[in-house]
Amino acid sequence: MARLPVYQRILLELVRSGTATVSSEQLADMARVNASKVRKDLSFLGSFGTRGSGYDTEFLLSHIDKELGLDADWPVVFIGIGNLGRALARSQGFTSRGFRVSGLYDVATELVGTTVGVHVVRHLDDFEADAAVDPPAVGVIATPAAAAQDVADRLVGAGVRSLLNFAPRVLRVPSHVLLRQVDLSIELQVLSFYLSHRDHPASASVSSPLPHPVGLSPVEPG
Amino acid sequence: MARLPVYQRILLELVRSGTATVSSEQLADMARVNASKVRKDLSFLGSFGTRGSGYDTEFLLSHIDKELGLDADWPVVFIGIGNLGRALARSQGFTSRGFRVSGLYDVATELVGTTVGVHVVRHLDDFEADAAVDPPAVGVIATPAAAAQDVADRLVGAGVRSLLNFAPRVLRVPSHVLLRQVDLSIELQVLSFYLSHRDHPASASVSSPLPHPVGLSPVEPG
DNA sequence: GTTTGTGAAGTTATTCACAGCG
DNA sequence: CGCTGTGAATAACTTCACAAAC
Repeated sequence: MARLPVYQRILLELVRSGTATVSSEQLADMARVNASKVRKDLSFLGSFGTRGSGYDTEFLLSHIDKELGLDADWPVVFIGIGNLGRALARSQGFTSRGFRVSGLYDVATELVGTTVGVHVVRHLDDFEADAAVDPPAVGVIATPAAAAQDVADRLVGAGVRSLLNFAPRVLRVPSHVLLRQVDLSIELQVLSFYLSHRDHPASASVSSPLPHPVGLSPVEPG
Repeated sequence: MARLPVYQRILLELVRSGTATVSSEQLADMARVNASKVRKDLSFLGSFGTRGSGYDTEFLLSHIDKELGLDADWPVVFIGIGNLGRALARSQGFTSRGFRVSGLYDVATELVGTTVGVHVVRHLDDFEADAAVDPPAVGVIATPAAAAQDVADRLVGAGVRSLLNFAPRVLRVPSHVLLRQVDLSIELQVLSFYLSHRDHPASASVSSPLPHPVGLSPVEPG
């Protein structure tokens, strides 16, 4: 269920702001979807609502967290501590709720030894030894494209079974390894599609009612 | 059509590697989808394939580019030149194929005047004057969450009609403004979902065949 | 009265399967 | 022959609408 993370974020904000209950309609507004959809989605997890008053935010959040596996504690290593890697490793979304930074690695000698948040950047050559002591579950690759496949091979070799690849290159991994390729510029291309069908000189007369391109609605992380 | 950017990326790589034609099955493999889906998707754009041999990569790419609006030249401003903003502004995906960096802005005096790629970071206070000269079409917000709404208001006030928000806060904008909220940690949560249904101690016996979580398959930008 | 949970209806997307073109 | 393009069949998803629960 691809909308679960969205509900999770919204509920997290509601819990933090002290809201005790929320109706499907309120949740739907915040997630920018239909209220029935929210109810169908949530009924998939079980009957957690109270008719007449809505859902208990804290109770519902804990169940979504469990469903998403955010009640676990997966060690995550970050490879490639450039601008993007640093941004990811420091972001609350990547360092809380189910995940724990277990190591930051790079090959640039001027980066090795520096600190990012509370963590010290180590040389990639130390990775295998570190992994033997504290085996990482997830590897986040934010290296240049040319290095990504080698890094992926080393991660897989060290037993990492899940990869998140931000480098703009398609990776080959064994079938038992979970891989998600992430391309930040896809968002811009989607925007471009709507832009061109709305503002483009060549299509100024397009009258088809395009749906409003509303993406995920993240809420404030801690 | 949400898969168009994926095909675009794959075709871009194929064209660069000198591949002249590609069959729907090859494309499907690379995009990790079904071959009929590729054909249906592409037939939506018109009849660009040649029966018996496949699609001309260059010809097809140019048509997808046109459909996505990547043949236009939208000026993009980046607000918030921290780690993420810098990573985005430097990435090929954000600075080519339909987009042009028209300005980088921040409020940190130690950042103002520094260069990112070929561009100089300017103070946010200069934005309105700059925008009057070269009106930006798209604004990319990569500020801290607390600043995001103010920045969005200023961008909209200056006539920007499309926003891409990477700050973890839901923005309110007038209905004529296109807004996409992007949350980088959603990818990790999706991974977490699969992780927990595969590796989690509590569900080690789950036998339902989860689909392999393969995301977008970006290819090397120039 | 309010709001959930859910069958039924409606809609959209995916896959099949094959005629028709190169 | 190989491969596209596409109607028909299938499946997935979304919305409606309302009975049951609080």
